[in-house]
Amino acid sequence: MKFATWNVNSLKVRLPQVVDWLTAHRVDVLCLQEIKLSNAQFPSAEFEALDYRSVYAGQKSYNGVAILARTAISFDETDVIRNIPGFNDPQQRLIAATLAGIRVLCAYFPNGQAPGTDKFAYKLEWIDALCNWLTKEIIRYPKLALMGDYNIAPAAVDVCDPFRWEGLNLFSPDERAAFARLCALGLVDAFRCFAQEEKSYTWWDYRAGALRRNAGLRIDHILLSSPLAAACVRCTIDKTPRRWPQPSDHVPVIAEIEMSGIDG
DNA sequence: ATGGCTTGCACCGCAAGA
Repeated sequence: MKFATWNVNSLKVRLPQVVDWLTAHRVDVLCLQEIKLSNAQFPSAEFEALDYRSVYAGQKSYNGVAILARTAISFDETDVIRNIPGFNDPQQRLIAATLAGIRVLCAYFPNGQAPGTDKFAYKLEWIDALCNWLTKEIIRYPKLALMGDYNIAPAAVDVCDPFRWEGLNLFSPDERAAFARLCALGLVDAFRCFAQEEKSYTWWDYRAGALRRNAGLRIDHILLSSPLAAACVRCTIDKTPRRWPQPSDHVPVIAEIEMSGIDG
């Protein structure tokens, strides 16, 4: 089964691209972030026409997350969770659902703006709350995937110019430590389970020809619990949608899991 | 070079993203 994540930076603008991409790739599960629309505006019918069901936590203008899954996949609508339980937050940044027996968490981590700002403090608090909740969630659901836009580059190898970026938002010690705390729960960065091209990134700034210069960062991730990591056979970044007209600044990350290889 | 682009909203420029 193929699990993918993509920050689309407005599902209204990017819907044709998401439809084209799904039609071409037919992934089993697709997590979307920054859908930037209310629940009433969610284009469920367009995805149903492609045989995908949707669960979503929408918000007018900002944030918003969704999970699309092929209708053939088993799904229990009673255990869908929106937002981090116990963390009071009007911003819609997390949705969780169980698909084919796998707990899929679709997350849009706060941007953080800059270390020292209120937004940065909120980013760290949000991750802290996520960590605390995940401690229990991973026991309840040992087969768990945390996928989304983390707004964190975990290591120097994930940054186009680590000397310039060191200490800045997205690549600061506090954020790297927060990422490490998530990994310490027993989650594995699927992308780094395999040999990858150097300078592999998932986001390029719209400005200053960042894509042309490959001046990007790897900030979108798929973290897998041990049983899933052991059954993961591939993890790739699909850079092609970044070259399409009117692209999102992020591109999809895809992990392929051999379901017959999962134990536990 | 602290800009540069893109989005949404609400106006006729602004905030926010990363």
